[in-house]
Amino acid sequence: MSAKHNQIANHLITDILDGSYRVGERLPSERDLALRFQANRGAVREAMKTLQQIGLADIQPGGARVKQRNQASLDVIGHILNRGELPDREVVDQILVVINNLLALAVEQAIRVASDEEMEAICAATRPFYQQQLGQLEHGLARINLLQTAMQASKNLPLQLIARSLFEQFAPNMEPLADFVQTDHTTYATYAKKLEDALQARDTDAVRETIEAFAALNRESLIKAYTAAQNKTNHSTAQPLQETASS
Amino acid sequence: MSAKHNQIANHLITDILDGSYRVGERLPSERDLALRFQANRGAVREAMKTLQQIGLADIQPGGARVKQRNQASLDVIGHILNRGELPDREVVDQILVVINNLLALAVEQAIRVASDEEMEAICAATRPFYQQQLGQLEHGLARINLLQTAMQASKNLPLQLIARSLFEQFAPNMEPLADFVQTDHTTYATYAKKLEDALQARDTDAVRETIEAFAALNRESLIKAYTAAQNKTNHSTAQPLQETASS
DNA sequence: CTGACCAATTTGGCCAGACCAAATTTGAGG
DNA sequence: CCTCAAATTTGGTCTGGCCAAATTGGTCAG
Repeated sequence: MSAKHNQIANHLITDILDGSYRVGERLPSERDLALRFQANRGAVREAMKTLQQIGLADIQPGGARVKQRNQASLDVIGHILNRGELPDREVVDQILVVINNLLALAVEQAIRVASDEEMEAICAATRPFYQQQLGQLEHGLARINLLQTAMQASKNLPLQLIARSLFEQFAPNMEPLADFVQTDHTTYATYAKKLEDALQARDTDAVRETIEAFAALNRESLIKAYTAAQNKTNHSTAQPLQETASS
Repeated sequence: MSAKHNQIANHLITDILDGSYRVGERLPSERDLALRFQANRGAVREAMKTLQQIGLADIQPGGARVKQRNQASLDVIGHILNRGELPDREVVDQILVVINNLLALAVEQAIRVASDEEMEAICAATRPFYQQQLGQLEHGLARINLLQTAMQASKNLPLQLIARSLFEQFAPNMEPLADFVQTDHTTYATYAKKLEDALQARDTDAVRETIEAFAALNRESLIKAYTAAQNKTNHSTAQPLQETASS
């Protein structure tokens, strides 16, 4: 489906992430890779460029070397999440922490610099949570909308870019968990109302508090989703531990 | 100096950032660009790939189109800062806001998950500020060290990646301002001590407060540096207004 | 005149083979 | 064992070409 250089790049990325090439080690030469993937050197070359810009490889005349994961670009996150049937629980948790913090910062900045109309837009984005009866899907969309509105109102370009990059790598990889997420809409509604009040009062501390409450809520539902999903996959793929015998 | 495809990429990037190509517009074809830059299509191709991964262009069979700046990758920041004699004041300010927030989050997370040794490492990173008489350069290095130590102790991979990417694009572009920065070491020392106390008490709120104090301090010295630098450049390069007739 | 449809052209994706300069490896000489 | 130069490897670039997808422009029916 995808372009050939992307296939090659993805293959190499997963290889590196899986540890097939140790850090500091030299990657095979472009010519060797071209042979292995039955591709032209140009295609391999583009794949290597992808690796370089993701920050997984340092590529110089003489050879390309594998870099440490924690000195890569933010764009590795998507690939890290992409491995395995389910995304890495720990990394997902860490991402949620960061996103929530970024949201808090965005709102904080919005309170400082946004116009009344823009603040009203954020408030409007909180209302669906307690004014309407949202389905699971709409609830998710409403959360995304709140995030984006806040980011836009913050007028902080780096913040917008970070949030966007992070989210775009995060969201698609959460698909496998989507069916198992059970959000507590009632509690969510309560917090949403609190958030709107805090926003209208332009009370930074209250906002931060409320958003942290959201974070706790999200984290909780995430944990539940993980255990549910793991039970499911254990049933179907016969994973090591098989405690639950009920169908 | 740099590789040819990098030259081409940089040229195109600045063109796009300067608005030579409007958003949504089609970029010249690879063949045309190869002709214009007197380069091979392969080199242009790699440059285009850079644009794509920076998020400035959406490239498909049929043509490459310019994307909006705020839906680019975090990696544009460096290029945005790179234009002009001095980096854009507003963006720099925004970056400082974000970095400070990330630092606060890192420390907060460290308090939650880091071992005693790692917490001690952060504390140790605060001590040079009030135990030693630091020069301008050492002071900067100490700040970097504090940031990195906190990031490492947070054990939050996405956070580390963001901070790293942001900082690596930020730092080199602040060179033109370096000579004009006059940090208030005394006040810095006071806050550093406060920070260490808060760290040792594992008091999240106090930590956040102190780091915000740091932020205010940094912001202040930045504003001063800008006015100083702007005066300097006005003198030397004969900008539009030529009030000073001396020397 | 409008809109749908179809062919010609443009454009990106990929390929083959080649040369150069820098880095690495190798080997000879101290 | 160390040093340093030659040989090899490797990335960077080039020429020229073919293919498939997207765009474009013209045509024709309504």
